[in-house]
Amino acid sequence: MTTRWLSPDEQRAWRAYIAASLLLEDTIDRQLQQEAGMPHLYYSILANLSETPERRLRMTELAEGLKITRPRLTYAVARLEKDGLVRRESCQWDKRGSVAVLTDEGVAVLERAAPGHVETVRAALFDRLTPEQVGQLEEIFTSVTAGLQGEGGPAEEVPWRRRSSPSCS
Amino acid sequence: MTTRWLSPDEQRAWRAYIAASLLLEDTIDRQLQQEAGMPHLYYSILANLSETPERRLRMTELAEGLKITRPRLTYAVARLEKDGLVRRESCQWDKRGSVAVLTDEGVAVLERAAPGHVETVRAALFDRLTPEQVGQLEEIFTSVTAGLQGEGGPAEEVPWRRRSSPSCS
DNA sequence: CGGGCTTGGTTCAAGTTTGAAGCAAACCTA
DNA sequence: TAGGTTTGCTTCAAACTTGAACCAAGCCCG
Repeated sequence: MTTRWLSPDEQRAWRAYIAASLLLEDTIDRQLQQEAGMPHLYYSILANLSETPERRLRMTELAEGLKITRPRLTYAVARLEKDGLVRRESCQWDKRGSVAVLTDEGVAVLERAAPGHVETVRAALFDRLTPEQVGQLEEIFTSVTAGLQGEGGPAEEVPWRRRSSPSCS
Repeated sequence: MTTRWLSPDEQRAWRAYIAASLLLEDTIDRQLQQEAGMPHLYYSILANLSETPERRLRMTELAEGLKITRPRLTYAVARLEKDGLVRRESCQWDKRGSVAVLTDEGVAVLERAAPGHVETVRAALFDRLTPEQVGQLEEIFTSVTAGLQGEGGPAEEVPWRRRSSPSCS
């Protein structure tokens, strides 16, 4: 079958997206590197942890939530642990497992970094969009995410989350 | 001044965007790595070169077009040169300058890789979007790009391009 | 129980990216 | 036209990412 090339409209959209996403990640990484000494991904790890009730998450669950590979997460958490922002505990119920826990210092760093980060995201993105465009953005990328991993299989259960006992330490 | 946090709508849009862009780049990188032995950026370098009349571009111009830093480009071109897909020539009119030239083999590799790449982009993105969404995508990200670099200053002139003489070799 | 398979996570080597220097050619400007 | 600044690009070390092993703990099934 002959290739279905991109239409001119699609070309333009694709190029606009590629260019902007590179610039955007660059901008955000640089800002966070400056003000928090870590790249965007590492900030996101802290942020994700901070949103759970116990500020802890299984490594795999964290990796899935962030859409990154496990080796990448292992490396990142090792660094954050060295900096004292995250602690690693092994999971009681599954001795293979390990759990990343946000430390108090991690919370502090996150809270210090958050305003600047949000400001950057606003300045680079949301301040330039109409409310309709915000909706469009969400729709488009939600659909893309669904396509790219929805096919891979739905979310599965995560052992420790179903306990409400104090910890997996 | 107190931080203007993201609204729930903005939160959702932002997260959708982050997740999807990670998955998308991952998908595309993996596909190109498999079928062409190079990541997306390297493919884009070849593609950019192939679109110029002489299949050549000054390093700086290439870096600006791709929205990447110069060291990054230097490294990437070095690799492509080692693989024989790109050749480096020094610019006659500006002895500091160097010019990346797409080789015939580079063209061949690019043409072999293009169909699979386009198919991946389609499957991951455009096949999931309505025509209106394609337009929205372009508008949103064109505006973001403008915001992130338009402020930095407009495009400047590039010496060799203004010549129509056969080469800068 | 006792093998095999799967799962959760880490480790390792190779490749890539980053930011700060470094270097040489061009461009002032007096 | 000499001296200082800018520009174009590369180099370097440190940080990060990738994919392929690897290892141990759970799981399955007889």
